[in-house]
Amino acid sequence: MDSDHRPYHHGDLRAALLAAAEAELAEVGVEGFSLRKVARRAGVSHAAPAHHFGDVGGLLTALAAEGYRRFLATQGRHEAGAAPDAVAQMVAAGQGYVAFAMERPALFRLLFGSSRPDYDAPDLQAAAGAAYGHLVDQVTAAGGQTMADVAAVWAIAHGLADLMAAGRLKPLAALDEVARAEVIAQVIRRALP
Amino acid sequence: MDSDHRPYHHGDLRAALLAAAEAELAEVGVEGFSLRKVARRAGVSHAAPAHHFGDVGGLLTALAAEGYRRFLATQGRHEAGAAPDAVAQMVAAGQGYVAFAMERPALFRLLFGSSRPDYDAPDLQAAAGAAYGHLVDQVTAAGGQTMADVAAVWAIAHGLADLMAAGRLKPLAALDEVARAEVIAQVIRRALP
DNA sequence: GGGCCTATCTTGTCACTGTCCAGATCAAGA
DNA sequence: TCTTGATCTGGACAGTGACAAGATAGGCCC
Repeated sequence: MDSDHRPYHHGDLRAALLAAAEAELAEVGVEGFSLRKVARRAGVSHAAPAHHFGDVGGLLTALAAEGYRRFLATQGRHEAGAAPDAVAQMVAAGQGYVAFAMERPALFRLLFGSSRPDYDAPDLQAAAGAAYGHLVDQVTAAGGQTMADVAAVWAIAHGLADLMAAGRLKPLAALDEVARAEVIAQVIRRALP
Repeated sequence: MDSDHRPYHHGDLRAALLAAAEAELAEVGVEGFSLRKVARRAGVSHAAPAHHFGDVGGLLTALAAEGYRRFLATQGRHEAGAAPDAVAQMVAAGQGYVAFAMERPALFRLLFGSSRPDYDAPDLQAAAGAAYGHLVDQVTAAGGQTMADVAAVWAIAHGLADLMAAGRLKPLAALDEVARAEVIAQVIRRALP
């Protein structure tokens, strides 16, 4: 048996494909995403992904579900480092929202700006729903009552995040991390009257 | 000469292709966009667009530049129907921002959520720059002074627009037009402290 | 008017992509 | 051991974007 023998069966190809897909997505974005390139990156034949994900949409759907879980985890990390009062927690979540978009712009666009994932898939629906539910909880805890309150907070956080991911808002991106966090906090606090 | 004679030369193929591209974009979105389908829709061979636009990116770049001009025109229409004071003008522009995204979600995504147009192209750069300049002018006229003020107004308008174009914010979409306009106005006014 | 010149458009081709299919390989239980 | 089912490969097909070569026609100079 030669040493560079690659076994016919991979072992955990599903996870390997997801990792390869995420790396590929970060490099070329949703619009340049290619199933065959992901397969090549994972060292596997072009038809291998089909058995685990069905088609491209299935792979992107699984990637998006994982992305929403990480999105929520990023918010959680920011909340853990903030003061315990409800407003500070909401502001921290918003900062996490924006930070996620800046760290992983391509993944952010898959989550919020692409129609390729299938949002009827239960896994993705649950993950996205959890993210939305967390937002509503925090706004209400911080004193928000009306639909306009939820919309305002979400719109500010999402608007900042999307503009940053798109590379607009250059002046804000040019600030160092703490100054930027302060501006973001200041802006988010305006969302509630 | 038979009556269904289609001349070899089109006359104004460039405009016809742009119109076909816009219709195609509205139907299938940026991610399903195909140059050959656009050519078929315009009744022309698959390689005809190349001479006018170079490649797909060129066509989408021209479409985006035209889109930014319309984006600004939509804002202008809303401003014309509003009170003349600076805050009302700014609010009206924000309402136009959101209205544009709701009326033409696919075009909106081409403008703000796609990397396929070439933003180094002078035409597109000028059109997008005009839109950004108009925003800054209005915020400063309405009393905004800091970068945070510009960011806040832009983020709120853009966040609302992007979430509406994505079909999120269902409760806001469910309102009738005047109620929705009032909520949007109320939210935008929060952007300035 | 006649003849070229250039822009415009078509046809044919190539590499690449997503999807489907038949077959090869392997793990595990009867 | 044999068989069953899951996993993976290789080949095929239609569709796509880009390129090249040729057909067509409008315009300009003589």
